[in-house]
Formats: sequence, C-alpha cells, structure tokens
Amino acid sequence: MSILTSKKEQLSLEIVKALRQAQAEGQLNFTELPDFTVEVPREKEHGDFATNVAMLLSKENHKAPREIAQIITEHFVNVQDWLEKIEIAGAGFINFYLGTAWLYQVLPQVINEDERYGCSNFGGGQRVQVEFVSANPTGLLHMGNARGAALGDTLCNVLAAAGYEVTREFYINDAGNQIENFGKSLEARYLQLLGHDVVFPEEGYHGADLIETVKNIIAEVGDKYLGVEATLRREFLIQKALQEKLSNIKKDLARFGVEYDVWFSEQSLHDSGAIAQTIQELQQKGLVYEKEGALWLKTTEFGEEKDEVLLRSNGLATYFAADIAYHQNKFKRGFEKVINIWGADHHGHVARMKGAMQALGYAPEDLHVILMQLVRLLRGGEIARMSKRSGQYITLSELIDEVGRDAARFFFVMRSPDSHLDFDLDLAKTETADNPVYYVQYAHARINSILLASTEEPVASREVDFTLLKETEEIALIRKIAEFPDEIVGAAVNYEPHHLTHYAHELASLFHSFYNSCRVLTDDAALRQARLFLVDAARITLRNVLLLLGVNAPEKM
RNA sequence: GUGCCCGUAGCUCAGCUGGAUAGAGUAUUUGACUACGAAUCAAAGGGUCGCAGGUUCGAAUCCUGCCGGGCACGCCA
Repeated sequence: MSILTSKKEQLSLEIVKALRQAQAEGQLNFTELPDFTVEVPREKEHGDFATNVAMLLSKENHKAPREIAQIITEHFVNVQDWLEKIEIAGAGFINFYLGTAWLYQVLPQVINEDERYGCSNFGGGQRVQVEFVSANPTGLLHMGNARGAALGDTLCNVLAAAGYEVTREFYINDAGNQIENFGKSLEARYLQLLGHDVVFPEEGYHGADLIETVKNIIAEVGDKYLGVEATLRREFLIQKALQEKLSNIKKDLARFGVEYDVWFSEQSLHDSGAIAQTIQELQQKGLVYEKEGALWLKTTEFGEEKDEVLLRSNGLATYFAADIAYHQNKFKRGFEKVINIWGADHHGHVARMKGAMQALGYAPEDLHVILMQLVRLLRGGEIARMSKRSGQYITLSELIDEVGRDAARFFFVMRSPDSHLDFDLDLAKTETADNPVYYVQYAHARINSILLASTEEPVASREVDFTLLKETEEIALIRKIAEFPDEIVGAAVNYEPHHLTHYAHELASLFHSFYNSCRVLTDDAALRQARLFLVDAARITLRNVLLLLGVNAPEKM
C-alpha cells in the first residue's frame, strides 16, 4: 500500500472512531456510517487531507455542517503525535495537516523499489484480458488502429502495474464476407498484373498495398495459378496475402512498442465448431428461433430493440455469432474481466454482446467495452477522411516515420477515449516544444545530467537528512512523487490511461520549477545529498511513468 | 425517427462515483541564463462550464427538456 493510501486509511479510522464516540455520547445521530471521503484537497492551503463527513451528517442531525465538524474534531483523541493540526473550513470541511515528516518516507521507498516503484498488488492477480486493435488483416493499420494500439497497450501496462494479470490479444478477422471480397480483389490484381484485362470489383480493396502484396506473390509463384480453378486460386491467394498482411501488422505494432500474447483467429472458431456449439447452447436455453430461413437470437429479452441474426439464410454464421463464440471462449479460458477496445462506430454492438454474454450465463459487467471516438486526420487544416477502399490513408508505419513513436503514443493516450481526436499531421511533424512529450522527456534528461555532473559518493538513505528539503517546490515535488502508485491504481480501475500523461506532465513541471529555484549541486553537503536523493526519486518516477506510456526516457536529447 | 459520444479560456483539451476561488498546454503581454541543459522558469490578462429547468447544504459533474457537432441503426464486419 502506498504511503498516501495508508495515511488516508489511518485518518478514516480515526474519523470513524470519533463518530462512534460522539454517537455514544449522544452528540451525533446516524443509523449507519456515512459514505464519506478522505481526499487530498486541490488547494494546498486546505491541508494534506480533507473530509466531507460533516456535511453528510448535517441533514440527519438538523445541525449546520460546521457545528457537526466541531463535534467530530472534539472527539479526536491521542493523535497529537502524527496530526499537526485539524481545521474546520469552508462549508464544513475538516482539514488535516500532517506536517512533512511522513512525506520524506517516500524518497527511500522510491530509491529502494526503483523500477517497481508505482506498482502495487491492488488487482490481486485477477486475470484480465484486453483485446485491442483487431484490425482487418486485409490492409494496413490506420489512425484508428494506432489510437487503439497506444490506448490498449498503455492500459495493459497500467493494469499490470496495478497488480492484475494481463493478457493482450488480437482478434484476427480472417473469415466472412470481407475475406471473400479480399480474395476477389487479390484475384483481380493477380490477373491484371499478369496482363489480363479484368474488371476490378467495385466493392474490392483498392489500396495500392494490395498490388504490392500480389506482386510479391507473383515473384514467388509466377503465373502458375492462372490455370488453376478460381476457388482454389482465390483460396491460395488469400492464404498467402493474409500471411503477409499479418506479418506486416505485427511488425508495425512491434515498432510501436506493442507485443501481443495471443493472436486469435476468427476462422478457428468456424473450423473447431465452436460457433455451432455456442448457437446450440443458446438454442437449448430457448433463446433462438427461426424466421425467414435465418436463425435469430432473442436479444430483445436483454433490452435490445430488435433480435439479431446468428445464422443467415445461406447457412453462414454472422460476425455477431462468431463474436459471441469468441467472447464465450474468453470467459472459458478463465478471464475474470474481459476488456475490448472498439471504435465508436461499433457502439451498437456493445449492448447486444453484453446481452449475449448474459444469455450464456456470464455477468454482463465482466465484459467491459471501451469505445474510442474516431481519429480525424488534419492535413493543411483540412480533414482528410480515411478510407480503406481508396487507399488514401496515412498508415501507422508512416506516422511513426513522420512523428516518431514517442510523440505518437503520447498524443494518442493524452486524450480521453471519449474525445474526438484531431491529429494534426503538420503540427505533429514539427519537432518543437509544442509537443508535451518533449517537455517530460527533457525533465528526465535534465535530471540525468545533474546526476552525471555530481561527483557524490553514494550514501545510504538513513544517513541523509531529508528534513532539509523544506522549500515549497521540494515539498510539492515529493508530494507528486508520492501520488504515483495511487495514480496508477486510479487509471487502472477506471480504465483511464490518459490520466498518466497528465500526471507525467505535472511531475515534469514540478521538477522544472524545483530545478529553477533550488540548486542541487550546492556546497552544503547535507543539503546536496538530500536533493540528490529527491532528484533521483523524480528520475525513477518519470522513467516509470514514461515506461507505462511506452515512451522512451532519454538520458540526453 | 431511435440509440451512443461530445459541447469548459482565442485554439487544443483536463476536471464528471456531487465538494472549497473551474485547471493545464498553446497563443498574447512582461520579466529571468558570468552556477547543475533557457527544449526551462516566474508573472499577467483571458470563462453566462451550449441553453433552460429540476434534485441538493452544495452542480461543470446527477436528472429532464431543448440547441449544435460526430457516429451508429444490414441475413456487413
């Protein structure tokens, strides 16, 4: 548990004790303990921690909140040794001042834990599976995929740091209509490249990357599939092309710092009979019926507006049916929490997937879907709409070439998934201080050069007098460092990795302020040692948060 | 028409399980390098939190309605 959390809990216990004592003495009335909070106030003038408990008891007791706060504080006993001051303020807040001694404990802790600093066992090893990107393997990765990759990978890092056991998974959509369409497109390109005048399918994949793929295939097998029966020829081209596309996707994601534990094939669900089995299971529960030659799932029983088709009248399973089988498979593998990161254009799919999970006997809330609003690409101030069909989109690979992995990952995670992301290519291309990632990285590089310039012999932390760190900037920096483990837990439980980019920026900012007002390599040896410890703790924390974001922590820039 | 997301400083966005004077970056203006990296710091101005009601001791945050923008409503995936 972090020092911050333990202080909060300590205060909560004291508050409860005071409440019960006041109740026993007949000064306060409550049937059950109020659900109060102990928080770090936004304004540091409001103390180290504050509670709203008095306001919550106001109504039941027919007393003003400040009056209740007075009663509560009078019942605090034997706290003088660690509580410097209690104050009633504002509308009835109770503010607690703990002094600074407790804060200094965090510095040796950071140095000790080093790359583990910030990690906790909050998740208790709960098994979580995160499925993200899952791009169609028929083309290249676009900005939406890139956002999903940065978001998903960072979320996984955060969850792992918070003590969850995380599995990263990519669902390969290698079945269904778009694969057939893919096959037709490949075949047309194959024939065209070998000098045959064939019409390219209108709904086909027009991207130039497909031509490259087919050229590669021709380089390998030549024209020997010209004479092969069309179904077999398409099948061959599909397998070959999928292989290449997937390997490229893997390569691009790896360049982006994203590595998966599992690549899960949709086709395997068809081949293994898993889909048929899932449908049968739903049938046995009486949730399936036939209409107009198709098989329908009664999703209306789970709050949907209409029922959904599982098996089309041509006998083929829908994407929905395959996805139900896939998600059932996830739960069968023992994941306690299943998280999907989808584009907002899939939002209609969320409720019915949850409904289907409920139908199969799983708790719908164990499936959590993060919807990302779409990425809009700006070029020259104009919105460039991405289109797979036209092939006119910027790929992840190109983005990394242009703006670099660090900037791209930081930018994608910086915004809440709910927010539309305008990615200004021109701006991102300019490597200036406009880019917040440089600001954070600069702090790290700066610390590193201080440590390089120092000729200090290492000393044990117990020999360092941390109480010398009493400047406002020093206390603020320590406080922010102390918040890191709680920051990670907060980002993990709410699935909000974007908080970490803000945290990184704040931490860097506090360091820069400190740097400008406090000289580290001062002649005062005791102060110098204390500050070197502080700076090193800041370095470790900055590096760790950047690591979670998948961003490099450079020693110089 | 129905559903989901968004609307906060000139611009890009945080803050949303209700809490104290609504924050940051950027842009603008003004200061700070003969000491550890000026890719930095310090300071100023900039707001009907889309609008209108409601709940509450207290609302940017919750509820209802409306306005504006995006997305989705297929036996596609």
